[in-house]
Amino acid sequence: MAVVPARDRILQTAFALFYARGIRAVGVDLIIAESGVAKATFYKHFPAKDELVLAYLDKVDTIWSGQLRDAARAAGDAPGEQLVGMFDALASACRREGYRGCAFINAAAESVPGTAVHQRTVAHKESVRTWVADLADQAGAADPAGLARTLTLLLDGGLADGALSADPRVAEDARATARLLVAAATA
Amino acid sequence: MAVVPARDRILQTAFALFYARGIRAVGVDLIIAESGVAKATFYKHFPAKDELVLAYLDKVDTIWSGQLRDAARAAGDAPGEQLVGMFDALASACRREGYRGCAFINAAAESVPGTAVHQRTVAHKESVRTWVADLADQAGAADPAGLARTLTLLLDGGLADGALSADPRVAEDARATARLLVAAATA
DNA sequence: TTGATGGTAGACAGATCTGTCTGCTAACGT
DNA sequence: ACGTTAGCAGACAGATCTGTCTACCATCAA
Repeated sequence: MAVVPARDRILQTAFALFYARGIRAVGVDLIIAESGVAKATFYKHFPAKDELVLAYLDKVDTIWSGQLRDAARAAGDAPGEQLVGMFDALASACRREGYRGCAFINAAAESVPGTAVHQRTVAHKESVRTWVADLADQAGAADPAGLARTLTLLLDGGLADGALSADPRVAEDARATARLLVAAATA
Repeated sequence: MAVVPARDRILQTAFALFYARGIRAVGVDLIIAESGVAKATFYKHFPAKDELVLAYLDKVDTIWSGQLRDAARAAGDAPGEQLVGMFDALASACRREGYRGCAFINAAAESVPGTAVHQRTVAHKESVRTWVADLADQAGAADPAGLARTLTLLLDGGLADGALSADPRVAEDARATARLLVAAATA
């Protein structure tokens, strides 16, 4: 057995390639070659490409949700501050070399509504929004769900625009607007 | 010659299929079959698929920019009102049957940075932002470029989230936030 | 020792995709 | 009358993509 199990190597390779080039643009043959795995091994772990895509999205969800929570926590204990602080994760993401937008929005762009991949995207966005709504509630917002909708709207806009513009002020704008909204909603 | 020229039929068919299913997911054979055109005719007008994709993006740009301007104008003569009014185009778009997000963001998700398709997306977003900045300037904003960045951020967030959530309040939230921002920036 | 487990290597089938090429037809302008 | 232009129909080549299958190898536990 290799130092790192075949399944992990496949998923790691797929993670990098899917994000960098898009899901449909990357064939399983390439993933197999890059991860140095046999074809039979690949299909043993992922009976169909779609299952690998789903595993990829799960991995992204774990990572991104973690970064969001870390950034929020780093802003202090006050829920209102955390709502603003999570936008630091956006700024970090956009600064990253090879940043190419939100993996979920990208995946949704490549899939038809109703498919498992598309549904996974919707579920991810909803889970983030639920977490934000919880924070908004703790912050004493008059309409936590509404504030959460608006803040995630801002977050997704930053995620999308960050890929289309090299301007780092985009993330700053999103953060500043978030601060304004949080202040207005918890006044 | 048919009632509607072959080139128009091809472009019209591509427009519907590319938007509904994604660019890579639609093969030229399908477009040829659906538009009832001969293969040679297709390649005469569009020597490569990428050129059709570019023509598709140009068509989307014309339509969407027009809707944005129409919505802005419908809000009255005051530039500040127009900045808020353009978000009505977002609400209309999200309500439309078969809405699947921003064609440009989707196209960018399927293309690698640096390619012609990706550059066209960046150019579109920039042209919209420039138009918004002009309006912001007329509205007497202290920082027109900054306000334009934030408003387009909001617009793109609404475009992206509208495809991932059936909630019509998303567009309303974007509009309300825009009103808040415009008021704050032109105070 | 033997059998289960997890892996490698790579041929193969069948579908699909882009792009080329040949031939035929009909309308239009000069 | 005739050449040009626009179009239709469809075979074909060559690449690529997903997924299956056979054969072989190494490790480890019972």
